[in-house]
Amino acid sequence: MDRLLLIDGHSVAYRAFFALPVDNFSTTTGQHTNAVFGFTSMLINVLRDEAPTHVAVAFDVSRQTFRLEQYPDYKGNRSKSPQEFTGQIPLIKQVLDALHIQTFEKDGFEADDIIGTLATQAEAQGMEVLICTGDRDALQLVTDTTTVLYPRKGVSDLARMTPGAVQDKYGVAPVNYPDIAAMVGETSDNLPGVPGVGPKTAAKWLGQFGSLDEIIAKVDQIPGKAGESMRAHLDDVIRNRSINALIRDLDLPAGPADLAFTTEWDRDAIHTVFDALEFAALRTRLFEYLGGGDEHVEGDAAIAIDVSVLGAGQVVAWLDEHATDQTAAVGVDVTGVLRPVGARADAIALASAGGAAAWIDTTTLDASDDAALGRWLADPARPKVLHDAKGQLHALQAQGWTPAGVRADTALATYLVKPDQRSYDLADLSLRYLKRELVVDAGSGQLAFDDNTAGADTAAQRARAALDLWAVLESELEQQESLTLLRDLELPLVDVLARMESRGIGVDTDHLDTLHAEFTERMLAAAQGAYDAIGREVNLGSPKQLQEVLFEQLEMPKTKKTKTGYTTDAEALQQLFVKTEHPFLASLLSHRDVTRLRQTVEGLQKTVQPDGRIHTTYAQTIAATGRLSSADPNLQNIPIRTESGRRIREAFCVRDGYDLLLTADYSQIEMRIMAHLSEDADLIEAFRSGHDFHTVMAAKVFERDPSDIDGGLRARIKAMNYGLAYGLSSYGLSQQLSITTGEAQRLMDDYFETFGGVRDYLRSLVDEARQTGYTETIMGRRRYLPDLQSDNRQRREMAERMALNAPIQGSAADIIKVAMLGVERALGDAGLTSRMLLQVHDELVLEVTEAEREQVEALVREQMASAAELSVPLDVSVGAGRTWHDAGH
DNA sequence: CCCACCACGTA
DNA sequence: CGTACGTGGTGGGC
Repeated sequence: MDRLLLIDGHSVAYRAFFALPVDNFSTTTGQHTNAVFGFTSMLINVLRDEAPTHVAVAFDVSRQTFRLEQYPDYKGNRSKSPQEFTGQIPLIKQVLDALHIQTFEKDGFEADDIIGTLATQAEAQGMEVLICTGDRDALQLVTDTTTVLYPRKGVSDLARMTPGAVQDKYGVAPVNYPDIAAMVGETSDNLPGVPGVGPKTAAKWLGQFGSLDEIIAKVDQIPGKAGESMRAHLDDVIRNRSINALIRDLDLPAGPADLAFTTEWDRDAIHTVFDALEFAALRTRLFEYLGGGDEHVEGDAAIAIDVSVLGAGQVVAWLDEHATDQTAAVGVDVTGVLRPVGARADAIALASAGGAAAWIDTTTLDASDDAALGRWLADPARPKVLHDAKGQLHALQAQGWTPAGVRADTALATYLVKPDQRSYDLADLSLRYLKRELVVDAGSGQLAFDDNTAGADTAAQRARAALDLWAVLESELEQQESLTLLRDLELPLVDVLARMESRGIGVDTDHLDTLHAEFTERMLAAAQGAYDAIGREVNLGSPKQLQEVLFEQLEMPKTKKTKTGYTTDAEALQQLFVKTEHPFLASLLSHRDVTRLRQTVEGLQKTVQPDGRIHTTYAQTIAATGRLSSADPNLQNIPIRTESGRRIREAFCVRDGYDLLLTADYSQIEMRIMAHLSEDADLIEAFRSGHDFHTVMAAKVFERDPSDIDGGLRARIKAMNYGLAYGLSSYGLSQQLSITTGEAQRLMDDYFETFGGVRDYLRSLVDEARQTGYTETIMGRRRYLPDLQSDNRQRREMAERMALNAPIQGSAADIIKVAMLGVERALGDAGLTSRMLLQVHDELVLEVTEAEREQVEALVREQMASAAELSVPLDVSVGAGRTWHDAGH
């Protein structure tokens, strides 16, 4: 049967424009090509996967359409498309020309109308129709033979919107989609919907009344707030419905039958266009999928992975042939369960530098395979490259292997290049750096019929992508002089973190249960107290309901504004309590506190593993400053400030043959870094004096003897000291100390007059970052801050505070990471059984045996203190006890 | 069912 | 109107 593919050119290109970072897609002449690239990439995929016999692409001509005449605000919220985008549309048309794909556009109408018309004609002629667009209005065209391919995210993931899929997603048949849209509204077209009516309500009404016309006719019968709202906005709905109906009978210069698609292209034209766009990899893909090779294409961009699925007895030979070169790394990808507990490696994919790829099902290994693979994995002289190695290390270890020789982790490498990124997904990075798409599901090919090898192709592609990514990233890292940071710090740390995660920390579950019961009781009492005080029950966890109680029922003075109302945070409630002394507030505050504690306990209870321990997972590529983060559960935010909170720390305890928990933390490490980097003589002296730091600092600022510094003066300087590295403002300082901004400003002035070196240093940090574009820690970790150049004051000032903070927080992170490597190595070298369990930014937690206690304490002190050579000593304080609470100091 | 927002714990 | 995180609840509706 004939299949017509219709593409909404603008819509797809626009998606591509925002999905792909413009920085990574431009030609040597400066022409942006991200939209062209994304469009072409998607086009090739669809041509390959859907094999259409006929193809056309429709474009919008201008914004002037009949819809705009009807509704002057139509798409009125859209800012003018950026020039970087519009300039790419002619290039897309060139690509289409070269491929002999016909394009349509018609004055006064949108691409959607052209598509509606062609789809209608094609259906009448018995053709199957595929519509590729990011515009949901096209959903009204869906039938049993017409499918919309809707980009879900980016340009590589298309949702097939069949009648069933539309029904599932929107609860109505495709023909009724515009009815829903008319009621719900369409923000992207600036068509306001009925407030309070979402897709669910709209679908419900359609089900009840049968059609939009019936809903409108019987609108008076609709009950409730939503019904009222609907009546008030009926005109909008009627207008929306008339605007979102697509035209299906335009007069076009060609019909479906004229759009036959063949691969008999003008190859010279394709080369000319792709040369100009510098699309080497994409050209290769195009010829591979459609033309089957082309002698003019350079080979190195072509990645055809031929995976050998290794059966029993074949592993040894493959490794011998492809993985013995000590200078060429092998890409490795492990699939399975990649967690600290219950890990399992189901399969291992290998990609050799020579281009060979293998896939090994771990359950089919015979004894000699297993041994050979284990030897190869454990051999530090067989270099390996992985992406996000830690979880994979857990899996390999669970199979009894002890992997070594990891030369690079491409997730870590990318993190050092762009630490502000939130995710380092391999598929995204592959597209971005290699211009290569990772096919998620290799549904075709010789492997498809064999279920046991499902995923082999995908895994092999990942292994290869990691290997090839490393080649790109290694030179980037070299350029920014961060190779050492990766090789000597982050990479070795992966192993240490994996060990800490699998060790976990012992938990006294009985104690947790006791706390839970106690907190529950206190929570219920506080809730009752709050209800009694206002004479009714509300949800105390709902800021919205609390606002109603506080500001309407009790008519209390308004607090600071938030986006959606007035804050009910603890600080504001406390202030209200001082003003009103209303008992509701006291109960509410105590309810908040104890609910929070109860939640924390509950969260911990849920994560205790069968071994009676909690195993957190450390993230090494999340915090832009270089810190670690901890999740599932987060053990870096266990309460310590309040007495009740500290009792939760009593639940973390020694078990399983150890006698003590030992904590060791750096005191004032950030201020020490500041002293070192600023070279401020007075600050350095304050640390060398060995007396109470904040008191000495206060004595200097206020020009008094330390013995004349009272608690108030000390507190002021302490707040100053802590706030410095955050870019504290006089306003913020005044808030914290409950003083006027004038007083706060004077305090800051006095402080900086005394510590001029600190002031100069902080200024130079921002100045230098503005010039170079990035900040740097003592170990050369960079953070790029483009917003320092922003025209937007808020963004710029935010970036300035980040520029102040990043080198200081980041250097502290560097130092404790060095210390962790040192502690782990020293414990191992000394053959001790005591071991490191947790890191909490400036603190390490270990479990030790009584016999090793002194030795471990000395060793930890030594390693932590010598982790960096600063102009002031790195002071370490140590405590020990049966629980984390007792070990604190 | 997902997402934004609020609130709050740590360094 | 101070940096860096993760978690859990509510409430609204991409």
